Amino acid sequence: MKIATFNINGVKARFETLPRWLEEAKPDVALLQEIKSIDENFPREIFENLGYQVETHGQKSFNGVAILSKIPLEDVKRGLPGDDTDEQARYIEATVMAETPIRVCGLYLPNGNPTPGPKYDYKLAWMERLIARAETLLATEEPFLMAGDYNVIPQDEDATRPDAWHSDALGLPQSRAAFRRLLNLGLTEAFRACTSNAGHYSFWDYQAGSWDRNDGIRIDHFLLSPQCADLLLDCQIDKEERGRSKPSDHVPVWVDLAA
DNA sequence: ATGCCCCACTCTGTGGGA
Repeated sequence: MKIATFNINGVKARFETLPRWLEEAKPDVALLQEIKSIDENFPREIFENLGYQVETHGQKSFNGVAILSKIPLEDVKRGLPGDDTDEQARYIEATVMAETPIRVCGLYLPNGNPTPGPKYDYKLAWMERLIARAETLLATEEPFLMAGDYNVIPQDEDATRPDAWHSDALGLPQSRAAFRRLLNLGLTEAFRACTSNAGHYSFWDYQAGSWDRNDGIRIDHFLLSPQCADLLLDCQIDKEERGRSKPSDHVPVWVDLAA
């Protein structure tokens, strides 16, 4: 089973790019971030016609996450627990009813800039809530994964210019420490379980010719529970998507699971 | 160099992204 994550930077702007990628990459499940659409305006028919069940958690203009699945989804939950006042649509969960059912959590972790400030405080608090959610799911001992745009550069080898990010919300020691605490619960970072060398990125800024200069960062991640990591066959980044027409600034990342 | 480019929703400029 192939499960992908893709920050699409606006579903309306990706009217051609997204269906074309789905037809080529053929993921069984796609976790989408930054749909930038309310649920009512999400073009669900396009994806239903490609054989996907569509579950969205959107809001006006910003953020918004969705799950597309060719395998039936059950028990869809919208929003990250832990703060009833949080109105930003950044989290969605569902169980993929494969032969081995997998709980999938799609997330769009806050950027956190500028730092320090309230936006960075919100990021760190959001990460605490994600850690708490992971602890709850780990207690079930069922296979699950948390995937999406983490807005965290885990280590220096995950950036072309690591020094440029050391005082940025994506690369600050505190951001990296919170990401490590999530891993240290017992989660496996799928890409690093499959690939050890530097120079692999999932985001290139639209500005300053970042793609042409290969000035990238790796911020889109798959974290697998122990029972899910046992099923891991492969994890890859679809880098070439960044060079095609009307690209998002992120590219898809996917895992292949024996499920 | 708080800008470069792209997106959404328009008070066709502004706020947000990373």
